[in-house]
Amino acid sequence: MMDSKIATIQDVARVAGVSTATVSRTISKPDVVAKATREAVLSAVAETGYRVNTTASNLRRQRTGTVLVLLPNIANPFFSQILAGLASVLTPAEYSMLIADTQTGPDADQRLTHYLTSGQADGLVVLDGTLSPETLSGPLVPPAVLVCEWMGSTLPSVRVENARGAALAVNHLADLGHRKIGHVTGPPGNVLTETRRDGFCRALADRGLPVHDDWILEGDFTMDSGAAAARAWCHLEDRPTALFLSSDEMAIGCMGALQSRGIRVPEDVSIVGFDNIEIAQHLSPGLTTIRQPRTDIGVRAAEILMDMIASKTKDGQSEIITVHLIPRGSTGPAPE
Amino acid sequence: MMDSKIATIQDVARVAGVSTATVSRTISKPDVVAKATREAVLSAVAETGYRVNTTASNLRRQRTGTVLVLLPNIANPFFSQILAGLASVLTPAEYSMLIADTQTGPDADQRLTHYLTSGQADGLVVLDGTLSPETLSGPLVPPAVLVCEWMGSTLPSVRVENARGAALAVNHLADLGHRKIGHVTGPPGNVLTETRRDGFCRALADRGLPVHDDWILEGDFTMDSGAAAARAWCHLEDRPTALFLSSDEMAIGCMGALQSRGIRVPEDVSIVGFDNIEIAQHLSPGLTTIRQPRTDIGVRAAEILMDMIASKTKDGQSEIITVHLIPRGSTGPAPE
DNA sequence: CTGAAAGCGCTAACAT
DNA sequence: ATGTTAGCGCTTTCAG
Repeated sequence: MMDSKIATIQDVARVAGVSTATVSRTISKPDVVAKATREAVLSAVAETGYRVNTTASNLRRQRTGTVLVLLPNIANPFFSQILAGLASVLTPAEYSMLIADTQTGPDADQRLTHYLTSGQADGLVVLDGTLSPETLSGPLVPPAVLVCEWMGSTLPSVRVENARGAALAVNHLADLGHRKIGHVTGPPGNVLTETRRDGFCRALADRGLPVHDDWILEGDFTMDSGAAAARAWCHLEDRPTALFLSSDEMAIGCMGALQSRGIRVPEDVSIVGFDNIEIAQHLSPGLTTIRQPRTDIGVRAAEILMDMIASKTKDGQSEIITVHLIPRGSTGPAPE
Repeated sequence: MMDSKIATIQDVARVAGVSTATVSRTISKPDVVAKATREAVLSAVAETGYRVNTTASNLRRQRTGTVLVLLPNIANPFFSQILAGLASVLTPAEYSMLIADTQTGPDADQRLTHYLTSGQADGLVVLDGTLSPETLSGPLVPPAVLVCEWMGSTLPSVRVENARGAALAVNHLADLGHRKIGHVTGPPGNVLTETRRDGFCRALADRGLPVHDDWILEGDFTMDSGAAAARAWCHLEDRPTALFLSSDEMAIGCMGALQSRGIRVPEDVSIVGFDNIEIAQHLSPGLTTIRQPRTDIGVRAAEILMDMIASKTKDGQSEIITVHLIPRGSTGPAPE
């Protein structure tokens, strides 16, 4: 009570008049100790204010109690909801999240390998689609779940129907009468970029619509690149009447830039994004987009990882998360 | 090489032909070992692929290597940049961030006390202005830095010029000729809410402008509450010609809702936000706002905390971060 | 059902 | 400058 030092298991054992082993058992498997002893121990715990020292427990149990989350950029709000989903599963399971930014700062690759091989984590959640899959092989790397598409990787993953999402966007626009549909991609080399673009092109073909290379503009998921795409669109001779952008952030940047130039959305051009970030519904007009349930994504990834850790395997299930079209005011009938 | 088990300090000692103590020294204070031994040890480290086991090191050194970050809601993108700033200092200092959501889930208060008293962290960064200061007193609570205003607390803090920011907004609007200026606040009880509202009222008084209770609307920092404020504004008999909202998110929600109703910004009403979140410049019109350098905030908080931990004190410096007005298209001359 | 004892891997006195 | 030694606080056989 008076002491400012935290109580140890020894203190509890002394107060309860039992051995430290019994205290430990009472806490981790209460049912194997006799009722009377258990009560004595629990009241000693309460009296001393004892809390297990996680560090010591982890050392003894040869685990770290940590899950490493690899993401490209902490400051990107896109990930925060996935993190919330992860946390909602990890925290109750007594794991803490160690968040590592894979892009910020120099020698990212080296830091990464350091993390992976340093035995700092019992498991891995990878949110960065640009990482090379080889990085994640090797005997010292803990069980990992990918939260992104990844060509040729057999690791368990939680993925989103990216191609189908793109097709939903195209079909929605085609249903509105658009025949000239453009696309703004993510950064080259990113798997999301590829799968969404492929889905886009295939859907166009399925609808018998032209795939026009000039109408496929390169972006990088940021608002700035969306604004740049808007400028590029203005300079096109033959302009598409609708644009599908590979992220809401780009769509917002694009829509803002268009509106600033007096181009009306959706009267002059229809806009579809991807993600359904919160702000999409608060813009004017509201942004038509493809909804990804980001919290669910985090939850499922964490659940799969917990299963893998519990069963001491590097293999786990994979899961595809369904996407939906959310129609709003930024899309309308094709002009003319 | 062949073994899938990670090497320990013993393995390195054996390979290098020295004691474990020497290996430990070579790694933590290289200058106290002889050059020859150091080289032998380092090559043994390379050969074995040794990495220090942080858990064991922490246990022995009676520290946790962890800084606990308390925030109201992980999913709120507002905090992600502060986190990035924190991480940029903490990671090189060999501390990892444990992020705890203080609002999500039940018994938040209890979980919090649990965290604080469980000795899980060497330091604390508090981003949640609604926490009760008493929670952070007590002998078992580690050194803490507050990143928010907090009445009557003497803990070290990194704060923003909230009152001055509000005054900047008011003066900007008054300079544009507005005499009827309204305000949308944050949630009641929040310190940001209070200080910004007070700054707002004082600035109005300083300019000889009326403080009209009907023109002070309650929000909660979310876009939804901004949209609600827009609806409330529409129902006012005597409408202010300008609104200062206590967060960009509210300003965005408000502006979107106004525009959807055909009300023009800034011709019919001028809008000023607070934060300068990234999207502010991509809206149409761009959002006039008060810039808070969020990454810097995180950096300074982490630096102060590292100092406190290093010098084993619970007292540290405090710092006020300067804010700036960023004028954009959402503000214009008063109508008439 | 409970206790004794042996470490997990590391660091920091203390010796030499 | 280096080695010896004693734990940090906990969990887990292994006996009883």
